[in-house]
Amino acid sequence: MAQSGESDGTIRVLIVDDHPLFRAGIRERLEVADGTIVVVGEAEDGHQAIGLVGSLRPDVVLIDISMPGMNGIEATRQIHSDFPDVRVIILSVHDDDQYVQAALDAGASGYLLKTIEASELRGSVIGVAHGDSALSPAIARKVLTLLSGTPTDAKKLSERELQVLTLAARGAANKTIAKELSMSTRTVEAHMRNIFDKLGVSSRTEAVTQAVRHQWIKLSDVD
Amino acid sequence: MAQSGESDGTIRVLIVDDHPLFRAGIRERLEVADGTIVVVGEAEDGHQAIGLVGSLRPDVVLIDISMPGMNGIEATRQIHSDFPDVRVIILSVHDDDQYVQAALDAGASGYLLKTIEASELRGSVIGVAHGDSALSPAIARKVLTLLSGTPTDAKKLSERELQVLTLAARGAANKTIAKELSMSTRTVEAHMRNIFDKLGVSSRTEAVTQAVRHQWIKLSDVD
DNA sequence: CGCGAAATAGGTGTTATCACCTACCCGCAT
DNA sequence: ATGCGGGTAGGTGATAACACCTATTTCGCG
Repeated sequence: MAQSGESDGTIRVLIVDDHPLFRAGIRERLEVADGTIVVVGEAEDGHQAIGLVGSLRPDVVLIDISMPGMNGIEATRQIHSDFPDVRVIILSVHDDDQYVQAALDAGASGYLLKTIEASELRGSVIGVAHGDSALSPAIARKVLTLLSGTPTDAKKLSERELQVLTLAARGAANKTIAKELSMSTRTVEAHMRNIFDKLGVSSRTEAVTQAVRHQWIKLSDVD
Repeated sequence: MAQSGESDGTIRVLIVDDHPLFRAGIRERLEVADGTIVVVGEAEDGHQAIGLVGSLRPDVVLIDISMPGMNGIEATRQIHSDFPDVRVIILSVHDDDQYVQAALDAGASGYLLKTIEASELRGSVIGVAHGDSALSPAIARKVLTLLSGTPTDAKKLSERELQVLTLAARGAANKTIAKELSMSTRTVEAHMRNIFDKLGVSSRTEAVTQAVRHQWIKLSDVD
């Protein structure tokens, strides 16, 4: 199971975060004397990350959730789909259920809070490179809860957001949704943005397919 | 079942077609001496049609399939959904399976070819206003075929179109789809347009939901 | 009583999507 | 052999969608 750079003992890491200072901080804390971990690159958004994963073939990708453009969860999904042997660890400030769920669904091997200690981070990276999973303690508890018959899905989206998403699923444009629900198009856009974030997607089409597949919305009167 | 203008014997008709000359021709052939049929309005696209149906409340809407903007099938779907007691007759030059299927799914009470005789057209309008259905002979045959275990769904979309739609359902943008399938974004757009026409929808979101619900595409590897 | 979450909405851009065209190539059927 | 559907692709323009901001109100929760 060690077919990439890991075979010679070094673990190749790609850091993805939109804050240069944060990337530098992580890099410093990872690259300690023994040379076990090598940071082979940095990316500042999801698109760049996917490109670099292709060219650099890191063993582990450390990625933030909230980034401009393509968010970390969506990027994780694509990395996991395009390069199944590349492990992804989410580095997040959020410990919300929905993010954890979405991140793990997207194929992440780890979900660490940014409050993690440097030594623990190194341990997690090494562990994940060898096939383990890494979860911050607070996250681990949530995951267990999620596994034991989770009603998280229902609470994921607010009532208003579900109404918006339902209409969107019928093909309604934001303008139409706005008229239907008596709100401005800007509010519809805001709801859509929040829905995207919660579901870990980056387009209305993705949001709608997820909703349809998980039956969060009633399609009964669509045809 | 006669709660609108029909109660006094006259049938109120709305004509929807993007060709003014065609509308005039239909109007002339409908409004004969006895005054049974009254053309209460004309619209030149789907959006206008929906608006006029709301304000004029016709008994019957005669609508063309191919129109700029919202096509006739999509307009039919919305009219049927918003005003269930308004009957819609599709007037089309196409006798393709997919259009017939989509039109009837959308809630049309009739599907007539534009080659129809004036007297038959009048008879169909009157019949539909009283609750009958109206199909051109060539169409009636197709409908019967469709009803007897139809494999139309599978044949609806071409192989290439299904590939495009599958990727679209995963939230891929046209640009992404283009790269994935090694074609230009213009070709992707062309495929999307054709898909919209065949399904009788007018946005990628609608196309995708239909595909997901009818399971035309494999979502298995989405999550 | 402040604090966060949800709902509302405006400002300002950049992209993506979609409509309507034309055009060429291919294979298949009339 | 001529047409026709499918796949390909370019031009042009309008509109929708989306990113990133800020800001207000309401409401429940420590």
